[in-house]
Amino acid sequence: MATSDPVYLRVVEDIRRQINDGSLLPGAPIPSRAQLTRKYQVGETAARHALRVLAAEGLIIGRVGSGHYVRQHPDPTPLHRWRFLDHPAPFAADLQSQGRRVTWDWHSEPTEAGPDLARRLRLDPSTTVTRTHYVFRGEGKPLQLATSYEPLEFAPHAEEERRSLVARMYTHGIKVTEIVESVRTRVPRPDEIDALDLPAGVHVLHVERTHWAGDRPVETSDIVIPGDRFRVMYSMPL
Amino acid sequence: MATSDPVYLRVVEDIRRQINDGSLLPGAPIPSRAQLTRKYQVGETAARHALRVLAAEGLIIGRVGSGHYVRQHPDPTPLHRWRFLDHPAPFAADLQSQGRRVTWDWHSEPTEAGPDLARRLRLDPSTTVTRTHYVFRGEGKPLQLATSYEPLEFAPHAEEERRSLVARMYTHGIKVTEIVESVRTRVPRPDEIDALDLPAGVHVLHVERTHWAGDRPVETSDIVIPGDRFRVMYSMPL
DNA sequence: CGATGACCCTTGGAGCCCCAACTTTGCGGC
DNA sequence: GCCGCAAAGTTGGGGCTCCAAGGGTCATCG
Repeated sequence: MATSDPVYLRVVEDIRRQINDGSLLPGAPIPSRAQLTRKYQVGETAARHALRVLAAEGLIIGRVGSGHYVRQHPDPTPLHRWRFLDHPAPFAADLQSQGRRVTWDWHSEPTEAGPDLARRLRLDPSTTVTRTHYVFRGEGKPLQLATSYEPLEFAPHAEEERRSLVARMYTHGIKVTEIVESVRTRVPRPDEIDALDLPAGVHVLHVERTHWAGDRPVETSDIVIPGDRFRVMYSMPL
Repeated sequence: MATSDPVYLRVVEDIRRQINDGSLLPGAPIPSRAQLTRKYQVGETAARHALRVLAAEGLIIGRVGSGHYVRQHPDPTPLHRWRFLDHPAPFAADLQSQGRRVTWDWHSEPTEAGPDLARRLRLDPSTTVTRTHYVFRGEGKPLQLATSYEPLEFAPHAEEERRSLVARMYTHGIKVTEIVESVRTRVPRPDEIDALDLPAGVHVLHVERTHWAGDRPVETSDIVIPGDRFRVMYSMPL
């Protein structure tokens, strides 16, 4: 609005508006850096920064050598967007930085991928994958239950030090490019009631997360968080 | 790890590690751009970009004229961080861009701030505020129920076109600097069951969101989302 | 007709610079 | 001992440039 605020914001707001009101449909190309500098009469830095901001918001995606395109979301009802840091260390790190201790149990086992898992990991059903259970505890009470599935070839060795999924994939020459998460609340299963020590009537937040390397899924996990116990809090710097 | 990947990532990862393992406690200063270039032997651009990435992740916060500092989260259990776009248009825009129609009802009324609201908006109890109800409908079924509270002086006029909160505040000379959200799941209240047409036994996701302008809250809202109906989906570009 | 390669464009990393606005610090004077 | 002011340091906006890696297109050659 005001002519005083950053010029890159003018570009961001104009493109965002076009995406929001449907002038730019999913898949449509965004003008390149060079074109933006001409169109909006701004420097290359401002044009570049505008594209970076829009990409960080998840509205557009950049493809090297090709251009930026309006992003299409895989699900019909994306309500809002969020962000986990890493898997699973950061959760613990968050708490630790506040002087609280967090511990976790985990164990791996080979298992057969059912039809649902096969769909999520794009495998044939009855292929063997590795299932790893994690239980996070903060001062005794379980806070989070996670079950991770990976194709056998990527599974962590028993002796291997605990390393993040992204770091482990890296040693296989695989670069994780995207994380897709889908969230819903639901009634807990009996084993979850047991593992999380849930009182009667409490629902859970269920996150289904998949790590992608290009167009290939390399890990998928179910994260279950008790509805009564957690309290997500996020301050977003504007 | 590998010496081939971007140098700014070396800086990001090293600082992130220090924050995660507690070497850098909340409030601790991060080296300045000039110091980072010397310490990591990188250019100014890389140092600057590293700080921007860490700030975007919410791990650090920059204060003009002073420096960057490790951010402390207001709540003891931040499980993950997320991000809404705007209020409330983007949700509708997301759906519209996929060719689905979304409508909303809304109405405003003056009301007295109870003790809870007074705490959230930092007002005296019994001050009058404006309460605005929003109901979002996607193809008939209600998808989201929001109740927003603002001090009277900021309330939108009846004639005023629908504009985002951030834009409205701007005309009052107020710049929204931060959005704080706290989320939990809970049993719906009777009026919510009614408004959202909830089947028996379905829980809701309750988001308490506050817009801040500096150290002053300018709006607070309760957003209620049916646990069975929604499906958050977010792909995070890495 | 089909394959191959050259050429142009685009992204993303990286470097360096200038400047306004703001904070912090320390010095000098009262 | 305290106040005020100037100098130094810091962020954040903006500009310009170079380059590697990769996508697209089109013409040329077999």
